[in-house]
Amino acid sequence: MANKLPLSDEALDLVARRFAVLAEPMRLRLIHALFAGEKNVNSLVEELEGTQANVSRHLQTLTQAHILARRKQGLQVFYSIADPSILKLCELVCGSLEKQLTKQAGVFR
Amino acid sequence: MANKLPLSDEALDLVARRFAVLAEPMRLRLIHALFAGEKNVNSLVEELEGTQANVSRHLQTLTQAHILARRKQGLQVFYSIADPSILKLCELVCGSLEKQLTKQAGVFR
DNA sequence: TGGCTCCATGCACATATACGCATACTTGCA
DNA sequence: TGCAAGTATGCGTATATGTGCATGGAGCCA
Repeated sequence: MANKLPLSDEALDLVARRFAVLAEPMRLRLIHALFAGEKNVNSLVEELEGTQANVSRHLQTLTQAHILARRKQGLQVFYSIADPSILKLCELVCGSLEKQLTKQAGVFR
Repeated sequence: MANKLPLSDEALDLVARRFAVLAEPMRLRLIHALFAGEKNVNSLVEELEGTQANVSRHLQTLTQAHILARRKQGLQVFYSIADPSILKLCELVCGSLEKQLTKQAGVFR
């Protein structure tokens, strides 16, 4: 584990890129849908109610970032979570946001 | 902790926004610099070799996201890390990236 | 081989935002 | 009160990227 900073500027650039990949709601929805297990493109298009082109593009972005894995089977292409740390990442952010909003809500008590 | 998904689309939008805040190298450099402790704007401008305007803007963005805290003292304004989970987040991403790159490097062995 | 299904991609457009420059604001001090 | 230091912000520009439309490829089957 790359604990105990400091980090070089180049390392921070890479980290920023990874965060950028996760900074799109549509991509988070895809990741979220895939937490339930491997799915093909059309399933995701229907489940998320997006256009086929857009879903395909985002899947490509996530795969290039090594967040998703791609498996071709006949006509269909199945995607799945390749980087399990994504789950912890989302949980961390959700926890932080929830705590923050709860604290803000407390102002009105 | 907001464990065990599923998450609503609105929640995912908020998560995406948080990731977007972290998706800029300059902001990560500011966060990184502040891991060492509270600093004022001019210190950060010199340390990161940025323009005062740009640094100030990014500090504002990070503060509005409740990632940094702002303390005014006389003429100077001191910023510090307000959300400790940021450290774990960065460690998670760094670890994931390192593992991923190491694995790719292994292809050439 | 022709046609169908599923997925990927080239192109154009709209939107978001990081940055530099100049300037306004705030606070302490002479 | 006037000035200087430290910080914030309005504005214009350049760049990046998400999206839809249309089309291109890949693989299965008759």
